[in-house]
Amino acid sequence: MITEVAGQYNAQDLENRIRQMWEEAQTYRKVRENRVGKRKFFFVDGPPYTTGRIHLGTAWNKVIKDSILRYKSMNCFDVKDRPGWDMHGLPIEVKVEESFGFRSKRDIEAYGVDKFIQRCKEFALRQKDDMTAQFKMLGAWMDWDDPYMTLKNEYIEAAWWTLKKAHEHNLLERGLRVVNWCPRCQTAIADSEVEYWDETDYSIYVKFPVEGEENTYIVIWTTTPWTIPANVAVAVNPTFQYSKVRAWKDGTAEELIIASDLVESVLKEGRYKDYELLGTLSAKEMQELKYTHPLQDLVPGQKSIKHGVYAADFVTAENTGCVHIAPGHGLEDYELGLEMGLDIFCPVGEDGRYTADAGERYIGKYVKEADGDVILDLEERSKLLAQGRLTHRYGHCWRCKTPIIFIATSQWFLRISDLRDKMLDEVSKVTWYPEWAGSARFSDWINNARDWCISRQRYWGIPLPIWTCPACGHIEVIGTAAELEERSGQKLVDLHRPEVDAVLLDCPCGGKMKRSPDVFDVWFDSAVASWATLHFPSDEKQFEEWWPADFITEGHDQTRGWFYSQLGASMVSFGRAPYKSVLMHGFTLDDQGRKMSKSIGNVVQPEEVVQKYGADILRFYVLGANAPWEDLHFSWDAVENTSRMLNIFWNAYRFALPYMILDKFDASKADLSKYQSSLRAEDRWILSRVNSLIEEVTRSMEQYQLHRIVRSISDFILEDLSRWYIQLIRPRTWIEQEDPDKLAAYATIYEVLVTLSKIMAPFTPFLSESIYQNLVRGLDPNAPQSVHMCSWPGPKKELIDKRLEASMALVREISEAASNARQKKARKLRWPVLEIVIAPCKDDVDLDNLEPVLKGQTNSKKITVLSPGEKPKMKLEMAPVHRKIGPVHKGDAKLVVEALRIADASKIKRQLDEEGEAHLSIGDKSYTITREMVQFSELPPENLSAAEFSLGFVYVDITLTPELESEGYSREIIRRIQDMRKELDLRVEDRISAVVDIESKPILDLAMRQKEHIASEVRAAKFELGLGLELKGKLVKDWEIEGVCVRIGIDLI
RNA sequence: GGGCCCGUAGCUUAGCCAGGUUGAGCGCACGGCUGAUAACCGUGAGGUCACGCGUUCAAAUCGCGUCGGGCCCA
Repeated sequence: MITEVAGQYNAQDLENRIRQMWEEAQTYRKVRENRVGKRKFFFVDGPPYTTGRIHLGTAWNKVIKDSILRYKSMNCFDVKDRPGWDMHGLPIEVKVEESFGFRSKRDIEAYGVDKFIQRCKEFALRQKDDMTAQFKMLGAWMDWDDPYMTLKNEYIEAAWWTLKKAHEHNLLERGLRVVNWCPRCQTAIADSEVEYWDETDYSIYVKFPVEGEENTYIVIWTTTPWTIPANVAVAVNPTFQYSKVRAWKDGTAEELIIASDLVESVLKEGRYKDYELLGTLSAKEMQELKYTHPLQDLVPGQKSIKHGVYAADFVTAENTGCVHIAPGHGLEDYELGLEMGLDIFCPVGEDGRYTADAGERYIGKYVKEADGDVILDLEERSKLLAQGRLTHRYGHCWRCKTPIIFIATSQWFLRISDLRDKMLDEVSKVTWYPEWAGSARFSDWINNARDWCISRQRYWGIPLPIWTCPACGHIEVIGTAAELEERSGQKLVDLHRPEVDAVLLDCPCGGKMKRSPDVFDVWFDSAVASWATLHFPSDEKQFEEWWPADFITEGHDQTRGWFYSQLGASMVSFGRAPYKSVLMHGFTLDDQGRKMSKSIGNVVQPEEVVQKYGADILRFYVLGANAPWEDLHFSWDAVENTSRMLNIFWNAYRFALPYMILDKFDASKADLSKYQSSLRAEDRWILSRVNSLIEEVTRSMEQYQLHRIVRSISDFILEDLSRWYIQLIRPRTWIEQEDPDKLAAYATIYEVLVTLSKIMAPFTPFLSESIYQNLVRGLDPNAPQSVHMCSWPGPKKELIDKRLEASMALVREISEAASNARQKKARKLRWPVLEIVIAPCKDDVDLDNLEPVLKGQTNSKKITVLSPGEKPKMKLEMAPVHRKIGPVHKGDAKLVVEALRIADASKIKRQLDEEGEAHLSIGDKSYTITREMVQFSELPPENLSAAEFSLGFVYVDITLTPELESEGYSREIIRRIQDMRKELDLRVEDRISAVVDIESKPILDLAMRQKEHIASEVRAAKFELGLGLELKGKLVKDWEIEGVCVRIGIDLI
């Protein structure tokens, strides 16, 4: 049984009901089981970090995933859809630290690492549960009962196994490197964890005294005075020329060495009054210089260092052209240092404070606060040439926002820079949506790939499974828990710190190997997701069956993140990309394109949208707002629009239900094949359109052009279904007998709605399910239990008729033009017109059996299609051209003009055409009229109103006849009675009695001709029409129709 | 400094890959429709398709450059 539905589309109620139904019937599980053994579609979920709240971007991300998975499932794929959770790492440590008011690692150690880990774990698990509920609310169907979690032993093993592989392939390396260092978190952080924003720093010019030359200095520039104590060299560009100048300031002179092109600007910075050029030095000559450190007396570590000048390509023609090199504090500095064999001097500890190597003056000072001291000390020693402030982009720890520093520390690296070419090759084999995400953006990132620092000096993470022997330096990487148990004889319940720290292994040399105390960079966790999610390495069978992933999709920030980390990890362990296709999507921004942030107060919670509008509306909105790979500018207005659109769909769905129920529409009547001979052209048209729609949606879906899908579906619903087809079939639904014409319309709209419920199922799963349950399951209890178990509908090609679609498009255009023309002459659509004339300019108008439709929609008695170029009979207008008449007829010009005004234009034209001139007689005089004295124009006659359409013009003949007027008045009366029925809240099938009193006799006579028609249209069993009638009934109203008072009384019988 | 993306009506955008009359929605004004009705439709006003140069019979679309915005990198 089909049942009637609520008046308004109430998404919340509907979604709650459907959610409950799915829950009770275990629908999700059944849908997936339904496809077991079919073609495999391995999707890997990029694990969201367990922050506790999903934001709009996360919601969008999961909606995209869910829509695609539902689509694949309908297309008979056995879908792997394990969701994931990224649960380790600094963000959670920072949150837990905050909750206890901890300020440093020392606080954590004092509290107890075991308890701290426990808190982190509890925190992550709680957040995961909260977020799961939010994802479910969006209708995201994934395996929520069995997600992969990075904190599970099994997952940790996947990371261990991968590192062991890297070690076996000789890609794991320990080394002193300059890394991004967060002094607060006291750990190395990855390039991808550095957040840049503007910061104002010192900008100083320092003079380094040249050895063996009196009062001579190399001038360098830096924004980090605190790195001066660690200076070991100066770099110059091998292609630059340098100058030695004598410069005067405050009555004294000194000799300065600066890149030639920059002398003027540097001296200006230093406020020198004057200077003279002493000579130039080539880069080669520069490299022969030695200098002494400007703070040599303060920094004892500097005593043993030889300071020289070296060539480096990275030196640019900015500032002084001489670059201060501190290999302990800069990436390029370090690399230069390595190349040139310089000391890697780093007098700064992990806490960001100077060590004893920096000397008494600086020891214990936090480097970012020591800038002032360094400047002061330089000034005291007359080594400061100038100082100022500079605003520039500076890196910060992405979690605690502390400015990062560069320090040289000992870390573990994956040597993936060696794999660069292979990675590029793999990237080109992956299918990217859009194409440039891979070929341009990602490839560019990989081209700049450096070795991956995977070690972090923290607690809450996957422990590095690297054991080293303090005695002989032997290294062993453990791949699984079982292997660890075998090697150590200890079985660990939990593989996290601190338990694992206590495990010692025997070294072949007889010593005891200890675990390297670091944990993994959290990016490494998710990097192994594609095999960890398959329970690899413990379950190799699943890996064989599923890996690599068919599809992943994430935001464009993941270019440097998960797309990359997965590729890196997969390259070291399997030598290939772990995914076959990638859809890169955008960011969610506010309606002005700004990032959503708490400080601006423009954050929109997905829950807020769901509560106001419903999950389907949020889903349909985010999918359709723009192309997936572009940033989404969230707009409440646009959500409102989406809501309105789906409400129209709801109304369209609801429209036919009462009639169908009334007519006991059942499975036997739903069979379209029975009505082949009764289908009208418009039925065949909408069936063609809906099948074309299937084609469009399928084609867009195969390219993940999600926005086009939403557009196609919306257009179909609004334009084809609601604004057109339903309008066309309304009269047929009012027929009261078992009429094949009516049943054909029912069967057609049924077919259309059921098809829509299927093709919308991936995108608006709740609404689709609800319609499907009513229309399909309501008639056939043996139909698949859920719309999501149905197969994706293939287009029925035999129903697609492009000619018919084109003709209907034309009919719509002509109807619009006709109503435009009516409006020009103020003739309402309710009033029929005699004729509509279609006059195409060039192309034939092919109405393809749609003339009745056009007649009905334009409310006209006759349709005439002219052949191209042909015009309806036009009225010729003629205007006198004064400046041509005047010179010829002089004093009589006025008379001539007047005569032309009343003359017969067509007669004049004929004379002109035939004889080249015309003659006008006024009184007894004759005047000659030449062609240039008049201007002709063709106008439609008074009774025709014209409007343009794409192929030409449409003319509406608005001549009134008594027949037309009679129909017009009757329709006016019908509409008002219908309005009153509505007011009394009557049901469609209710019968009424009606009395209509019309105060004007002529109009009454006109209406009288249609008495029977009016009575039947308004279902009046008793109907009186007259003048001076007594009005009775439950509802009596006075109306005014075309200036005439009409009083109507109706009552339910 | 480099890479990628974006720039179309007051706002949000479609069209761009595949060159051939820039199309919608919101808002505004006027009109219409009415058994889907707290809905809907039509018409109007509003576009140097960021700018410049080039390719072409033809450029919003392709190429080069400039400017502005975003993301990422250095």
